[in-house]
Amino acid sequence: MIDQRYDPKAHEQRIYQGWEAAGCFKPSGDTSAEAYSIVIPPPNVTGSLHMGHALNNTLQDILIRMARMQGKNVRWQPGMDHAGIATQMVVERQLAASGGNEDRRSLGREEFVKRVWSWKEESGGTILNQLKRLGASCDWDNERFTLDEDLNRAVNKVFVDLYNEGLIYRAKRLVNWDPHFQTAISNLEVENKEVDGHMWHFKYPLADRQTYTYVEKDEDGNVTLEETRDYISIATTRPETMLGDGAVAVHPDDARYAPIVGKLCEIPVGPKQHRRLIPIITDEYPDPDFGSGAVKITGAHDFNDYQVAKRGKIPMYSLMDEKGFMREDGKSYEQEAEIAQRIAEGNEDWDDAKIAAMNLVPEAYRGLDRFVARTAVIDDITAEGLAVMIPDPKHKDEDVSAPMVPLVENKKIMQPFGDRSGVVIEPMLTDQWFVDAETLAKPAIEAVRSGSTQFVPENWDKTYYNWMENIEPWCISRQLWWGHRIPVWYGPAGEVFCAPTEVEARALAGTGMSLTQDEDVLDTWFSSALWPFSTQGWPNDTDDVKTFYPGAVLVTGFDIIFFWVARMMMMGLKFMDDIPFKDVYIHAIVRDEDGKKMSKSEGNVIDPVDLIDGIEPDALVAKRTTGLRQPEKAPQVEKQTRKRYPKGFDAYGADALRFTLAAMATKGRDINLSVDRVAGYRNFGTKLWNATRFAQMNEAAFGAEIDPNALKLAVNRWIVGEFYTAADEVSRAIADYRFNDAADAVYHFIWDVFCDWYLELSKPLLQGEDAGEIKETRETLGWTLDQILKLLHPFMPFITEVLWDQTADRDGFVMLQAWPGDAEAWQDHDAAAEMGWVIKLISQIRSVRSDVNVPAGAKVPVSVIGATANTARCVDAHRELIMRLARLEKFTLADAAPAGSVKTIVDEATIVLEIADFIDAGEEVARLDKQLGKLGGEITGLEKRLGNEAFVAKAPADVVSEQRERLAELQGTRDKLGQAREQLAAL
RNA sequence: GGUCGAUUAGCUCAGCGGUAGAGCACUGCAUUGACAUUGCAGGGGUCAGAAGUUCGAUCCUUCUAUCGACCACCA
Repeated sequence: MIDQRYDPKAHEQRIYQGWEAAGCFKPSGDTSAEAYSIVIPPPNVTGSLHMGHALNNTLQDILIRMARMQGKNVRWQPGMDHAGIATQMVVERQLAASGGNEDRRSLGREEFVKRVWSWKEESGGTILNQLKRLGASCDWDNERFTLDEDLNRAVNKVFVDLYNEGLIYRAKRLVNWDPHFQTAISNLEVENKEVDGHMWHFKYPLADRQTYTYVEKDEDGNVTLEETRDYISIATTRPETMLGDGAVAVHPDDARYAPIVGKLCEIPVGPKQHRRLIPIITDEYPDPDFGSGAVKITGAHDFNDYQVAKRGKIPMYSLMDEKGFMREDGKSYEQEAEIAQRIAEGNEDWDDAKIAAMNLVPEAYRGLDRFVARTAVIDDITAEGLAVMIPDPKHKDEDVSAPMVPLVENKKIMQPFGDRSGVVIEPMLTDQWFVDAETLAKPAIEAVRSGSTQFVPENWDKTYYNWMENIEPWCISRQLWWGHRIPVWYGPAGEVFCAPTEVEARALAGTGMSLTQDEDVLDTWFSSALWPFSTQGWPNDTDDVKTFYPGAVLVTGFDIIFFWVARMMMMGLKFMDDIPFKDVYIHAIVRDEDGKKMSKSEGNVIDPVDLIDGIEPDALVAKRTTGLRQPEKAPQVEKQTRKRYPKGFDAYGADALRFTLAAMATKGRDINLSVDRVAGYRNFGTKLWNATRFAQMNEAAFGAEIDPNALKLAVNRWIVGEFYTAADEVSRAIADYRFNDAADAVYHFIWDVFCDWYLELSKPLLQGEDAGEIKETRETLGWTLDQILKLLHPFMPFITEVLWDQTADRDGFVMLQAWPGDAEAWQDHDAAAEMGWVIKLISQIRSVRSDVNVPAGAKVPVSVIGATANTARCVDAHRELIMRLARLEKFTLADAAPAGSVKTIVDEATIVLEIADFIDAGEEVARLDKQLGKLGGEITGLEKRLGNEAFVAKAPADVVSEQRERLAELQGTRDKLGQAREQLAAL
């Protein structure tokens, strides 16, 4: 006999180890079977399991476990991502925290990378153990790490091949630069956030104090402002970049500035005698209606300006070093400014290299942080009187005595931040490696258009197209140390040799040339993009590659469609000449119960492991109040946490968590995780556990084979049919990635059908006298529970395995049993109709009893009037059962009702409850009236519809006949109830 | 600005051209019978608003309102 209660803690880890030891997670190797593979989205080696992982991996495990039970040759490919920036950050922080004065640079590259590796060996991969706690049935024997040697070979081959095809190239471009990590990052790693910013307005004086008439007109062409000016007004949110201006641009149609286009103006910063003059040019980019309509062009520090500068051949001057400080190198400002001025005047030729080397930062600002420099520039310009002034807005409009103050607009501006570092990104002109993504994207777009790869839900394809069709070159080089080193070597004169290994690079270079390898590493996502085939042994032509590529499905969140999905599509099609997966299932993001994103810094995280193992309230509070972004909010977080989870979390177990996530995995974008639901599904596990105990107590024949056609009892034939209906629904739902429907179907079958009805209906049989009936029912009961354990297994692998193990002497794990949902559906419609009637009857009698408050212990006589032959047979066949479940004193057929009884209608028959003692005639009439009212409404609606000629003529015939039948049935019920009411009212 | 999505029971959410569903919460009854981590019964919804298509709209179309996500972005 199994224990009185199921304790997940006592079983889960033991069961998992049992599976692993028995090699259950390995592919079957059955080459005649269909292959089914999924690659795990490799979690960061630094990571720990959060609710998003729990959802993601639960869904994959459900798919994998079902496929495995279906006899497919299954591989769930596990592994981890080296996560370049994230991991380097962790180890750098450790160095900083260790108190010594060691840092990355003082250690040197080799030693630092060694430290990262040893950290990885020690504490990396926590998350994989957490995945095991969740029950993930990954093929651990084939675990991979994106920095593994063989994966590195794949990376190098891909790089070299793309380089040789011209699809990877090195170029000086404006890139997003992270001054904290001192590396370039791709535009996907930049987060644009709205922040409070300021816009300053400055006057750029015209060269030689020239003047012009500045005229503003309104929409009707009336002059609203006309004045003589010797300057052009410029607005900027980043005054420190003025030092690198190469021009001022106005729109070609902007009449205000037409008189001065082509003239020079002066940047009002720096030592007066050496200020630079820059040309006023025209370009389509400036919007005449925004600000002054004139834009300063700083090609080296702004992406829009970069485009204008390229179009207009405007020099681009880099102002900052890699840390985001104003440059200190190079010649004096005076010397550079002079050259720059000759260039601006067209008196000197220039080339990119010379321009890039020039330092146009005046000595006073050199070495300043860019934000400090900003303040200095503003102060200096304002002090000189070159800020645009307005009357102090604090004074009233007409107040002529109002002092003049500099115009500073406070406004929301979008600012780019590094998604890892959180610092403001600086566009910088640097040499980087790029992938020609546009070329690679074309087949990847086509693969989705043609349906070779399908997004589920399909509307995600729009997001995919949207990005892919406007894709920009992918910057893949990173100035980091942790990652795949770029397989490029340089000769002394800058000769480039791209080869998979240094040996091969030397062979290309010829003897005697000294080579140095490119210092940079590749974007982490470059190696992730190869994951579906690099993990299977590519570039070797292995059996695994042939068997497990392409995968069946990729399961992931929408947040990495661009980062990862799109890039796997591009690389897979390029190098494998085939899509990497047939379906892309995009699941929702898990949020807290209020729909807020779970975030450690907000203190609303629910750790999946805490739901599995349970956590005390104090520990939960402690966890949530550490690492808050605003530590002063700790009391508030504590209050909320204690209010919402006064008892912390029970140890619900992995099964309950998994089932919850599956049941909530609908097609929407968000899942608001509710702990109450986890508790509810834990109860579901308990319910199954107790049902199994009941079966054991009644000597259910677990492991029995049954032939449904040989079953004699309607109850047993009925439950077998119900099982197949449920199994079919579960199979179809999972195949369609409708995890919630699948979970609902199995839940409903087990609880509402099997436990609530079958177990109750089978009790009299199991505890009866007839040996044949007992045997058949014990077999059916055991068989059905066996099937239930299999059907539920992908959702709740642990409890089903425990029950499988403890109920019979089995010759294998439930996880390797044949999936029951593929069996040919067996149905007995007569038995279904018969039991359907019995269930309806019992429910109805119970309902009446409850409505009129018949004491639970009271047994009442009930008779059936107007039964058809079929119903009469049911009455006879199930009399004992019905009397027991509905608590009846007697249950007979009759011709007429005794006076003072209560009636209810089941199909064509009137059911008469002789409970006059318990009822008040007036109340009963009211009760019937209420029912009659409801019926009347429905009948009127149906009559109206059926009376509508257009409906009868145009609606499908089956709909019409269905509604006719329904109307007839309702009318019959109404008539019978009406009679009952009249009889009662007459008393 | 572009794209996608949401608005259904007190709460969290399914559903979807033809009788509105689940879980939790709520109400009444049941306590040593597999299970109170339970059972039985029940209350509760003009399916955001408006117009249209249709024999018929919660569902399709358009518009409006509110909320959200992603992408881009005006110096």
